[in-house]
Amino acid sequence: MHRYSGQTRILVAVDCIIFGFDGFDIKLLVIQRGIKPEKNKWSLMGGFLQPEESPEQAANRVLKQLTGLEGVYMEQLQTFADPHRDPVERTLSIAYFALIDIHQYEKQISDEYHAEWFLLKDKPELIFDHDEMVRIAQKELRYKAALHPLLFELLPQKFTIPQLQSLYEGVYDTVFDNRNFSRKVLSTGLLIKQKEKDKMNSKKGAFYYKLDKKKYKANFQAFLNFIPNPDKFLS
Amino acid sequence: MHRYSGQTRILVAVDCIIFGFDGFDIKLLVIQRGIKPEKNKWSLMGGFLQPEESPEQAANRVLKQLTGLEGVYMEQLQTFADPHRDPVERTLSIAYFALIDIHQYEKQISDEYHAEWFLLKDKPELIFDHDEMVRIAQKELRYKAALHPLLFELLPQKFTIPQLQSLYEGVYDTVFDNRNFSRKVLSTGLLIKQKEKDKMNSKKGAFYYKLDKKKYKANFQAFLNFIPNPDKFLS
DNA sequence: TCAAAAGTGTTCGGACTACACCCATGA
DNA sequence: TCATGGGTGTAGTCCGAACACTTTTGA
Repeated sequence: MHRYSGQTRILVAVDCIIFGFDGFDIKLLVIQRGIKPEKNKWSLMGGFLQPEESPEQAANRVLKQLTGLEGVYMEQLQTFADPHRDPVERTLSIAYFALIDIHQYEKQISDEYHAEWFLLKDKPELIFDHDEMVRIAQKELRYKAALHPLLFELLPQKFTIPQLQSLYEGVYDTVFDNRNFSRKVLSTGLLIKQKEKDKMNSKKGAFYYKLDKKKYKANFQAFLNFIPNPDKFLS
Repeated sequence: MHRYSGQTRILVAVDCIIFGFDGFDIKLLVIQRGIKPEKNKWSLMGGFLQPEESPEQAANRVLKQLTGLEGVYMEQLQTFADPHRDPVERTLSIAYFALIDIHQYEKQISDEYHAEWFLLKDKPELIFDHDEMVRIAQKELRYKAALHPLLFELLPQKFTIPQLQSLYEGVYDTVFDNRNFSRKVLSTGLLIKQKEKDKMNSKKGAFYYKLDKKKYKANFQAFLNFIPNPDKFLS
């Protein structure tokens, strides 16, 4: 086999920043690390890149191991490759961030990894540079969700507009005017109104909506404006 | 030395997508590859990641080797890691894109790498997945420049508003209304008017401007709106 | 004097914000 | 009947797009 000579090869991993939404707050899924070093400390779910595997495949494999879910929204965030980020041996990590409907996950409990959801704001300290990964992922989430209809990935099939608003308010840690919010969302034409109402959260009840998948895909790249004054939240 | 056992290590490279602007068109700097395979074919400038080097350092080293320039705008684009992207041996590439003032470069001619600027629209075919890298970098450039005052990195210290407009028109391959464009740019407050005019390109002459570096840094993350109807160009 | 590019003024329409107000319903 | 959250209506403001028009100057 031909090889490039005289060069150092490096261990490569993927790590997943997994966000979920429980109807009230944004949460992060982390595990208790099973291997040394830092055994039993909190960590992102990850794994080593295998010889015949693309990093996307690796990230999906890792996500499926932990949650049982496939076909989840996921994108490459950034590669972290500081020479000393892992004390055992130089390891490069390609970080991915994933958005999942937390209720889907709950059906698939696998306790093998001692996984736990934490409120994003009081997550434990993570090993290595995983805290930085989460920080950058959160920033990217805010950035992208301000422009693209990304956050629907975190909701169940049927959801109400007040739920959607809570989600946005969680991501941006603020409150929006509910009257303007619902109009703005509906004006995108991405939502299909259902006949039933959710009566859990109010007496009047709020109509359920479903996402119009076709329009969603077609318009995903379009610039929307879900949040007022994006400058305020993204700088 | 401790190591993670039973895992494969992979060769890691960085590749730089280097954009420049000559006053009329957007250009890409590529080299004629000096090593096998694909010797003498066109390629992005790149290099292997060294043992004690971060990928940012590697990208800056590679850029300096080729252009002699330091302190250039550069950001991590994406990591390409398909198992078969390099036929010799599995090689992961962390791609960076850089924006340089092409006239700065011309002062620093180093012919060691057989480098050449090509118009972006008629660049030669590149080796491996470098064409895809360029395509993604171009998309990212369009995306980011629509929101942030990025393209100033491509201009010399003193420039005119019509020059700036040509640059934007090159990036988006379109034409803008010059009257609205200049007002929009000036309204950002990022430009400082100079006393001299550029008389090369018109009889009346256009005033030179300099970038207000402080405001530029402070406002970089702010959402601006340099181009009308961004939807049209970014989907 | 005329052509050509730079730049200013003006108008129009649409989008966004703020907020008054109405609706539906369980307790 | 009243408190609570869901949702519609509307007025004011701002901003971007379009485009008529003025300015400057070399040929």
